[in-house]
Amino acid sequence: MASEPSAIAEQKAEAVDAKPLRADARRNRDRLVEVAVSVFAERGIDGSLEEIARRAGVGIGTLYRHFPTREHLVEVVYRREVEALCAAAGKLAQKHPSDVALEQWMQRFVDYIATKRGLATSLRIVLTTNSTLFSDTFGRVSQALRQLVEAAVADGTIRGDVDASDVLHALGGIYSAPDTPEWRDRSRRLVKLLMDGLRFGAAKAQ
Amino acid sequence: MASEPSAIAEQKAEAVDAKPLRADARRNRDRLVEVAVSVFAERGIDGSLEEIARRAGVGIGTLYRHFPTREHLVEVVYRREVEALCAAAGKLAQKHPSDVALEQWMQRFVDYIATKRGLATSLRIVLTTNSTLFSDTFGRVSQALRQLVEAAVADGTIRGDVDASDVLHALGGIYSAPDTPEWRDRSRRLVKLLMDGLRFGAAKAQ
DNA sequence: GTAATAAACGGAGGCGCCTCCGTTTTAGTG
DNA sequence: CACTAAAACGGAGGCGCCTCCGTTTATTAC
Repeated sequence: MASEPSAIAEQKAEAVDAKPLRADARRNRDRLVEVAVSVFAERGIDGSLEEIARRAGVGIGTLYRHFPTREHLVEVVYRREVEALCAAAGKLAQKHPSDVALEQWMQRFVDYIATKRGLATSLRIVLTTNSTLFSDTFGRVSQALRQLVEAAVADGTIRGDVDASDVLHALGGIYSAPDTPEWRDRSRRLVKLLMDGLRFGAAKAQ
Repeated sequence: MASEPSAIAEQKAEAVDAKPLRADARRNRDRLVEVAVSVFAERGIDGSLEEIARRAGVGIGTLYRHFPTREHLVEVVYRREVEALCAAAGKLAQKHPSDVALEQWMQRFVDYIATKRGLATSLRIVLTTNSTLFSDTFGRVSQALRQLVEAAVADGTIRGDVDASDVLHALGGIYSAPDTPEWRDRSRRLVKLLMDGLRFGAAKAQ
């Protein structure tokens, strides 16, 4: 246990129930996910898998060995993004006053949803087919939000008569709103408006 | 009304808002739909469009001209089947006592749903994307059922304290039940059970 | 180091999707 | 009929999907 090489620390989230990959396999797999993130971002969820393999510098066979179906790959990419979004909550909380952290996180939430619009149809299929994925996501996002809301309530920067689910409910409108050109601006304004409401209550109480 | 060639009677439902097709075009289109019914039945909703064109004896280009996307073709086939299902209600009502007609129609409904199982995922996409299709279908099926139920209630072969939506609700379980091997038998028994319940009430009242 | 073996690689090949456009057929018109 | 314009046809071609299997590479044992 003494002199373990530091690489070990990096991947532990995935270490569940899977035997360790050979070095080249792990490298390629990571590479593929990395590239898939960009390709899906650029071309949408229907982006070509062959392009992903090409850009990652591996054969198409390798891609398919790691991710037997498109959905597998999509799921991994998706989970990764949700992960990043949730991890951002902790970091924002450290660097900013709690109300600002909440606001910035919600703005980031908007950005995140933005990348998902348009893909909605295909993504919905994946989410309906794989309901574990859906509930996992929902749970993680809720938890990140709860953390921020509770901190802000605790130190009085936002009003105390709301909880995380109220805020999540309010954000629901962002997700379900139609996909117009103004969507993004409208959503950013909605977040500000929501924050004003949350802060107002706090000011009043003080 | 006198000496019309009988072919005329067949296609009128589609005559809305579309200019008449050239003879060859109409022939090919009909052919394609015909073949698509079998191919979708045999291979599922993901059956090859090229096979459909091939079997219909037309080029793939012709198929795409008539049905720009797979969904278009699926929709036409689907509507046609719903149509047939609903039309069966009238015919059964003429040939059988009203309670028997109802029962037989419900069994046919089971058969119909059976062909849709497994395709569920792809079909659900089409139905979600095209909500008009969904509500049209729902409306037509409900109406067919209502016709049968009301007739049976009217002549006392089933109890009078239920209406079509109660029965439809009961049939809902058939649609949403998981896709096990026993599904079909279970569903047929469910229909019988339901009919017993409906008849029992009538007997009691008499 | 070398050998052996299991793991991983990668791309050819077969199939389906869909578009594009040169060729054929139909429906009018004189 | 003959002619013409519009409509319809059809399939080649380019691309993506996915599988299969001969080749390469990492790891383990000596």
